[in-house]
Amino acid sequence: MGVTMRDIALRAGVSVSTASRALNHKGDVSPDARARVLAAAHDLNYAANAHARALAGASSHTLGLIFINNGDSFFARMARSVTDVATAHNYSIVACNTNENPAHELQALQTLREKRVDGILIGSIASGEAPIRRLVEEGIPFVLINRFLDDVETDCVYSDNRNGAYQAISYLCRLGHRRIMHVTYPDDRFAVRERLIGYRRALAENGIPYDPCLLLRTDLSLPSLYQTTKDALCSLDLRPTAIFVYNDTTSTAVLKAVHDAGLAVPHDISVVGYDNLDYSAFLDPPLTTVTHAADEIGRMGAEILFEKMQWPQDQPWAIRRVVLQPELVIRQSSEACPHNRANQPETTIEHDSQRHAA
Amino acid sequence: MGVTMRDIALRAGVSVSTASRALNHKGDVSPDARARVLAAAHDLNYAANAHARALAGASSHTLGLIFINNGDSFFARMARSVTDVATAHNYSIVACNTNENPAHELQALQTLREKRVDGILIGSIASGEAPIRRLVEEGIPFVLINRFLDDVETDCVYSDNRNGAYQAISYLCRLGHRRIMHVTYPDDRFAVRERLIGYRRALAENGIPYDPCLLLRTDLSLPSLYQTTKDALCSLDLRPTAIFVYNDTTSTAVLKAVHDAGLAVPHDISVVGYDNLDYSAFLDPPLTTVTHAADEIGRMGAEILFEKMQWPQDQPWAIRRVVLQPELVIRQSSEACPHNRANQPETTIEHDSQRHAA
DNA sequence: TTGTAAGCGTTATCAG
DNA sequence: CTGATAACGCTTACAA
Repeated sequence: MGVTMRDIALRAGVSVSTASRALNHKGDVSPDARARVLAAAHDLNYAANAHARALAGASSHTLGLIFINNGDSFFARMARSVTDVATAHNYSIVACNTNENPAHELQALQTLREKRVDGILIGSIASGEAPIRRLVEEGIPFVLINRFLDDVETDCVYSDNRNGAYQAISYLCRLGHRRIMHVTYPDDRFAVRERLIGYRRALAENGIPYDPCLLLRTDLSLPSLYQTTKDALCSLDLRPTAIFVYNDTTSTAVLKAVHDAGLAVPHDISVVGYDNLDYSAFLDPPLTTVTHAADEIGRMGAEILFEKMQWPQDQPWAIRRVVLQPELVIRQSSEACPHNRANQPETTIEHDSQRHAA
Repeated sequence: MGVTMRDIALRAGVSVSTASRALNHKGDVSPDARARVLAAAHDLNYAANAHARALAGASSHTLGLIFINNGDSFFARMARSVTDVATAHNYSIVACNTNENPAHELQALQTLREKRVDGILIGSIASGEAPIRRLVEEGIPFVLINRFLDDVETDCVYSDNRNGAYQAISYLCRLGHRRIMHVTYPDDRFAVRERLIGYRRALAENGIPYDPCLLLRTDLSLPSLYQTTKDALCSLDLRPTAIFVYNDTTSTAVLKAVHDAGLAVPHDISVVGYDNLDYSAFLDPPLTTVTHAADEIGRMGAEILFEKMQWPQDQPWAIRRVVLQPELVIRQSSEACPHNRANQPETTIEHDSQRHAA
């Protein structure tokens, strides 16, 4: 069952090869024959068998996409821009999810090899460098998105999480804050590690010793993050005057935790998030945060991958390493440290409340 | 290039058919031969060619997934649960995005036909019923997720948006509200139409005439939604006492609009959202909203699809139509209508602030 | 410009 | 239990 090229060749009164040429706009086919073939294909509601096509030598016209969590809104936005670029190139996407599980990741890689995808966008590295190196050996084009590897020279597109965190903390230091809490997740997340590095570097540069008590690790649910933060605020003998939160979503819980601990943002405690989500400008107070473009990462990753796939085999390909710089967006959730307010006039700080509400 | 089954058969000293049987755990193969084949496959880092496999008669082990916007967080969560179910069945997902564009949708459908996917999960109907009917004719199993068609009997899993809106509005009416604004999007979104139906039905049942002035349509960006809402609140001669917003994300902008119009939530205006996102319980004030499970829709849709795909051809398949009922989650963003506060003691209303902050 | 024929890498049927 | 051998539906030399 299923209509094949034979059927349409028969109906059009031509051979299979002519039909193939006509359908693929390849080679010379008389306008007349082409018209008959196209008509037949249309009449029969023909859908070329992609498997046969790929097997016979054509490319699979498919990209693999591997994410640690395609349900996450940041990854979803990357997925979307990747999909858009792929669609524009007439490619389709095989989407895999690893849940940061090394076994799933290896399985995904194997599936994509079996499907003979033309290239892979990798947004998950749970099993270390080995699988990546194998990809290089096998000559399967790929681009790392939203992450990079220190010890493997690969194409990658990512946002500089270290610098984003660094900017946030430096800004808080300029406001006079010295006790800056960091509310974040366990270390197995790539971005968690990176932002922590930026956090510590900025502290160091400002002569602030790193205090492990101010590093709050929680699991990935808002309720427990809320509770952990509130408990910490109530129990610490030396309260922080600022909190740098892993991202904007979790900042909502932190804002409420501060509030419910009887403190005011930003008067008692400044809060800075990360991601600059759509709604962050509309929180109460509007959230100071770090902006970095998920769409850009996805789009550029996909575009570089296509470039690489189309690169002539005999030409040397120069590794592309794109680092997008995040930007601090200052809103009303942060202000000068209460202890220094006299020394540090608020007017030195540019506010940006209307940037997204205009 | 690429190691084939021939290579591993050669290395294992067996025929290709024996190799195939060993690799697929099909038919009887001597333990000895199987071991040699498996070892060879491992040594050579073999990846079976999925295209050859599909062409030779095996299924493609692939599902199609069509969404209007895979960057949207609600769809992303559906995608995730779909992916998880598929992975558990050892299936992979070809993800398509239509942007509600009929042409893209038809293209996606065609691509999936060409790829000979075993089934399709459809979360986009922009081109009407015709393509769906064709799918039925062609015998390609599919399940509609997050939507349904009135005039075609198809399997589908969706959340009852009408009822969700109905519950929200009925609740507001019980609180004495009679001027209830609905802030929403243009009508081309399926869920927009459905929720509007529920809104109007609840008004009608409570003897409240539908007032077009209270229906606010905006585009999909938060800043313009914010502005539109604020302008409306400032210009309407008869202000609403409650606002039912299309979803929680947009509710953030509405909360700020109310606030910036010099009004208080819920004292002057009650606000009710839709979706019950993670952070909705942490907004200020915590948002009354309607909860409906994206994960459930995705999971059940995928499971029904697998059931259908495995259904014996000769047995009749009874259409499955799963309607998930949303639930109202009452928090602090809503309270009795200011005009009736004397008649309607607040104590009759159950609050649920801790439900997600516990 | 067109047709013939040889693969592509599997699976499946059928003898041995 | 094993091995030829014929599909599967298409692309692509090559020949006409």
